[in-house]
Amino acid sequence: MSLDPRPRQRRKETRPQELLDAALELFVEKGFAATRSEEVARRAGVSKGTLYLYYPSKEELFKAVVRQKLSQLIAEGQDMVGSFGGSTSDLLRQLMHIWWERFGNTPAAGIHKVVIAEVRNFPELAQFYADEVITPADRLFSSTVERGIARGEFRALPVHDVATALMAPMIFLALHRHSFGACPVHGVEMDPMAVLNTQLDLVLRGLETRA
Amino acid sequence: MSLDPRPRQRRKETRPQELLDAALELFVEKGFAATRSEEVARRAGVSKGTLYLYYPSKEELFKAVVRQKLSQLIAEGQDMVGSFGGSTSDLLRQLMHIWWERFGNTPAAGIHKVVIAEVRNFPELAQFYADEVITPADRLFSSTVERGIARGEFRALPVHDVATALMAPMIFLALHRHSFGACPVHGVEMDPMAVLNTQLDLVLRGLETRA
Amino acid sequence: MSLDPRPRQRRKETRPQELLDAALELFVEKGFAATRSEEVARRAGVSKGTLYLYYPSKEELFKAVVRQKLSQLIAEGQDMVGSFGGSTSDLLRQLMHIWWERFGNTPAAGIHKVVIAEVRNFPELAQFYADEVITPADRLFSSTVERGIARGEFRALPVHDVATALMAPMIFLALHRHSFGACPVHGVEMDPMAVLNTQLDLVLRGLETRA
Amino acid sequence: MSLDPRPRQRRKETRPQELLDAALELFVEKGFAATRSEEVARRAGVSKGTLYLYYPSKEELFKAVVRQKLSQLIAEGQDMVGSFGGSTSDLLRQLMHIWWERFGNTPAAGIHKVVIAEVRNFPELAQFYADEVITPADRLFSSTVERGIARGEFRALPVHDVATALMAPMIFLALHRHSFGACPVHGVEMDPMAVLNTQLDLVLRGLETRA
DNA sequence: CATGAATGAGACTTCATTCAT
DNA sequence: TATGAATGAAGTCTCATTCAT
Repeated sequence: MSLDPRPRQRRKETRPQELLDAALELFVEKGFAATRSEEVARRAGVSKGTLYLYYPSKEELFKAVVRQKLSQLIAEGQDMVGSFGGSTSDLLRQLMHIWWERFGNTPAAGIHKVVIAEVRNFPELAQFYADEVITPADRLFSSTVERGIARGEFRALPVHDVATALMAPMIFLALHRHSFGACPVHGVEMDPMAVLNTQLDLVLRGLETRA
Repeated sequence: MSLDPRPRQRRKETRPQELLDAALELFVEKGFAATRSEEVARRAGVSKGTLYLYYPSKEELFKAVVRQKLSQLIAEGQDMVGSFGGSTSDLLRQLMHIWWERFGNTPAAGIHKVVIAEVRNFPELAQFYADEVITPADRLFSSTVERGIARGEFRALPVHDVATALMAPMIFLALHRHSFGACPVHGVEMDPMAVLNTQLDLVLRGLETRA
Repeated sequence: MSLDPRPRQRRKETRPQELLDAALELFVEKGFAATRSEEVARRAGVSKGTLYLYYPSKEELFKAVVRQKLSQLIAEGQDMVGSFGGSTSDLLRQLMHIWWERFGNTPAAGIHKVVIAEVRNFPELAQFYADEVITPADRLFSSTVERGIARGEFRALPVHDVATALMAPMIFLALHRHSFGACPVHGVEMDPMAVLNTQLDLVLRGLETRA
Repeated sequence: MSLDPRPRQRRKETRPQELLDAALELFVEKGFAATRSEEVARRAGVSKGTLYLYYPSKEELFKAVVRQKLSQLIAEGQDMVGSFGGSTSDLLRQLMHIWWERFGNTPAAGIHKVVIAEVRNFPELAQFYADEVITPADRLFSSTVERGIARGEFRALPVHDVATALMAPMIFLALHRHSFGACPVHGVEMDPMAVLNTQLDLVLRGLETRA
């Protein structure tokens, strides 16, 4: 009965990556609930059943995407902070550029949009994402601010609040990029790097201990 | 047999308001797609059919919520800016407090979360929301920054980027409040007013023309 | 878009009965797992969605069938035993005839087949059916045997074992009727009433205290 | 690299047996439709593909199980009846004990449960099982009853009905063992041998020609 | 002979919307 | 106006069977 014309390809090695890539794209595009597992499969070039061979549920697929696309990235950032030699202002500037290049400007950032929108409907994902992404990211920026204070470069302000204020615009821009930025809408254009530079200049001026 | 103490006549007039309130709550809680029209109706104390008597589709209901809950608010902010007498730093501080009290800290802010998450699935809502909310909000902050520059209080920086940098943390916090803030998740607590004050202090220090 | 030609019938009162009847037929015919909820609906003349309006899941539908078709029947049998005036041998004969007419020879008996076959796959149904049907049926026959012994009509044998021996052929025949009896198979015909009469004669002869 | 101590050659010959054993267990446990072919394979220690190498479909696998586990058994019973020397009452008692030990109390009896439950969904199996199991089993008991009548030990009752009445409780108990008996359910315990002895005593008393 | 990756029909259940009353 | 019964498209996940290796 099966007239399937194309040869079934057997590629256990590369399948997970292809599925993860397709899933990322679609989750970002449609959101978690609105992404149909069949479409993930089709976009990865396999059948519905194959997807479930690798990931037992849509929720697990999502977690796998988070792990591969986000967790890793943050760990790398943390490494950079540990080994950086220059001033903390420069470190923050560099952190921000890298962040934008490797995260804000890639599909990965769209995941955050999805999580923000749908955690309340999928409580299990909430703690997972908090542990896997939010807490580590927080630590990354907090430890950087602490470094600045410890080295006498920054004023002694509440570390966590400053860290949040630093991250906020980056996340805001990433969200924007994956919502309105992806729609053909007039009047909402913005230049992310310009905004980020402007805001970092402002904040650094505010942070630095005056001569 | 009718034990309902509320006179029937009075009800009719308040129906739309009750429906809008219920819809706002639920859209914020669940998102647009995940909100079931039946639950909106039930929470407003009417039947499913009645909801459709007032709003011909879920999408129209959503637009009505936006119009009533957001557009108005921004207009009021614009009025305040026009009539404010003090320094622009004080104006921004006041703007921020009011914004948090009347928007960031109310369900209304949750709507933004919903829009960010689902615009791409409901393209018609994109332009509507951009025109109705984003552009006016932008104008509100841009004009305030311009005022500061015009009065010599602020340095002459790119107005629009500064405005975005000012709004970003507020929006970030509002989104957070309606996503992780509403989940029983550990490790992601933050004090919005402290963050906002910290960030505004930093930015104002960076904005002000040095003596 | 809906071209539905037939007028939607609104019959909240009679729907549950129609659904229960259709469900009984199909469960008996196909078994629990193999019965598709859509077919239950179709056979009751409604759409798939309507079924779920009345019963929230296939499992609940099944329980409702059991309650309506079995539990009631056993209760009526119990009443009869309580008010019967004649000899216990006659009571058993009557019980058996009624049982066959009102249960063994009706679709209701097929339910037992289904339960026997599928309890192990649906553990929740096991206790439900044990409490709702098996235990009461046991009580019905045990109390009758006890009556015979108490009145000196029967020898003092282990009550519960005798009760089981009495029920066994009835149940066996009912199962047979709904499995092979419903298939066009040669060589397995049997006349239930003849078997039951033969077996009851044998057992009563064995039970009775010899003159 | 191969740590498998079993020589490969030996395996090949025992494969079918291992598959049949695994299939029996699972069919009894889950039923025919609910048994997944992959699990049969896994329990037999081979891959899914290998199963299909030996049996072209689940249905053929099932038939093979019936042939090996049931047909043989009945043939042996028939032999015993032919060569038995004592009274027919003793023969029946012995038959019953052997039946319970070698069939009722083994997984094989569970097959009958499966067939009863699912014949209607797999019509081809109906005639197969009738020819292979039901008719021979019937003959086994009928011929025994005939022997008793021919030797003047039993009253001249309808042979086939008596045979059915004799088998019924055994089958009933076997079914029970593999359904409720396998579930952790309260209130449905019974002692099979006690029931069988009780019923056989009753029936033999009824069968025997009074002195 | 043996493997296990791949397929896709099919099952249960949800929910926006309609419409008879 | 108001109700809520009814519809049916759509979505997640399962599993018998096939086939490239």
